[in-house]
Amino acid sequence: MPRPMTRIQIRNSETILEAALDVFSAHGFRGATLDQIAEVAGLSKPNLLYYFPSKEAIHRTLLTRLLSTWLDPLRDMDAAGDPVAEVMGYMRRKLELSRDYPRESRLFAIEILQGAPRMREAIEGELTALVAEKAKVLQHWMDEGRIARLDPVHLVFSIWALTQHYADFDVQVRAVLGSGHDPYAEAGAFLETLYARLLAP
Amino acid sequence: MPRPMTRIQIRNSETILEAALDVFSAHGFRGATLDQIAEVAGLSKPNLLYYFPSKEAIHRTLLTRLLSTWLDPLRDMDAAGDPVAEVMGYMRRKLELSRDYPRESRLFAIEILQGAPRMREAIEGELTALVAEKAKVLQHWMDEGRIARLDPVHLVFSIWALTQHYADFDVQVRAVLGSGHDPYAEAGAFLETLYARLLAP
DNA sequence: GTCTATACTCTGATAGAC
DNA sequence: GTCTATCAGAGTATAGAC
Repeated sequence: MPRPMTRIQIRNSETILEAALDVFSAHGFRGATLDQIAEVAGLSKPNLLYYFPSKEAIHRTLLTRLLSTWLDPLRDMDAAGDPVAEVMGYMRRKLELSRDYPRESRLFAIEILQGAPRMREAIEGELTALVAEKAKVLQHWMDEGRIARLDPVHLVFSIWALTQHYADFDVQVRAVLGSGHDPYAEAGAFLETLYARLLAP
Repeated sequence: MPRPMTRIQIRNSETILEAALDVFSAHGFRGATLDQIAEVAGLSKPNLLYYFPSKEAIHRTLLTRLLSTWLDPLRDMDAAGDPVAEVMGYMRRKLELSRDYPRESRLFAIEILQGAPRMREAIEGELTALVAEKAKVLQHWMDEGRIARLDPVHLVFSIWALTQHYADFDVQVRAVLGSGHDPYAEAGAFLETLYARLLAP
């Protein structure tokens, strides 16, 4: 990654990252080509490599930015808040992320599916630590009898799985639902019911 | 796909498909190379192309085989059986598929994630039709008051999401759980509880 | 800073000997 | 049926003009 100084440099870097997100999330790292990214960005291929030293550097920059956005809603789950409302709120924010940032969700999914070759440290470090911290909070709520007793880590997994499914498997979801449906609205209602029943002490 | 005749032809075709499953599920279609597949299969690259006309043909053969295996458990959900037991049984068999065939799960996931370029017809035809059929069965059970009233299609989505997560995001699941865990055993217990609470009328 | 032209590597597929 | 050798095309990255 370069050190963007001027306005133009910042703007071009952002344009490249935006285009790269489009292409990487649709075709994976190997499936994406610099030609495609350059075309979407409206820049020449060598110009891309003026702003970033390599294809890999562009990809790595996207993943790094992504992770913090991805973990923010979990970070916001407040030990001092109402337990059911906090878990519900987390689920809701995570579903909104899937709805509003489906490309980011798919980029992340492809990376993990392929064994996280460019994210292992972040997964094993930052993400694992945050889940461990929040699992303690959940366990505490369960011990107080304020939410149902469940495996707290798998409870977090369930929220990830159920919300990300709508972004990652979007093609399948829309095919099965047919036209005239709003997948995310329906998912929201379904998941509210699911977690209301699951979490009740 | 060729028409295997002799024993050797059949055996070699199977060896190639087995190796291809390994490589495609780990790196995606574009990320996989014939060199890698040939090495895993213990055959030469031209020999691969003697048995299959192209890289794409190998991939397509894998996807075609996969889909029917993948849909079998849902097909087995019996309208005449006990509703809760049938849904639970479907969830359980789907989780077993994730545990026993994680490579197939990832192959399928990568394909859908990238917009199902080689599976669209199957998704829009066979899969959509089967879900529609089974959604009617679920709706009927709900109308009879034998399971809780929920959106039947999203109920199916939830089973897919929650079970496939353990195969597709295996790296992340194991990193977060740490060593000394059996992800599928824990998932089984968690999902039994989840669906018991969710389905109770 | 941005472009044209190009070097170099990888990869899918084919030719042809055995 | 299987191998060695090789072609043709795509793709990342660089050189060098402007």
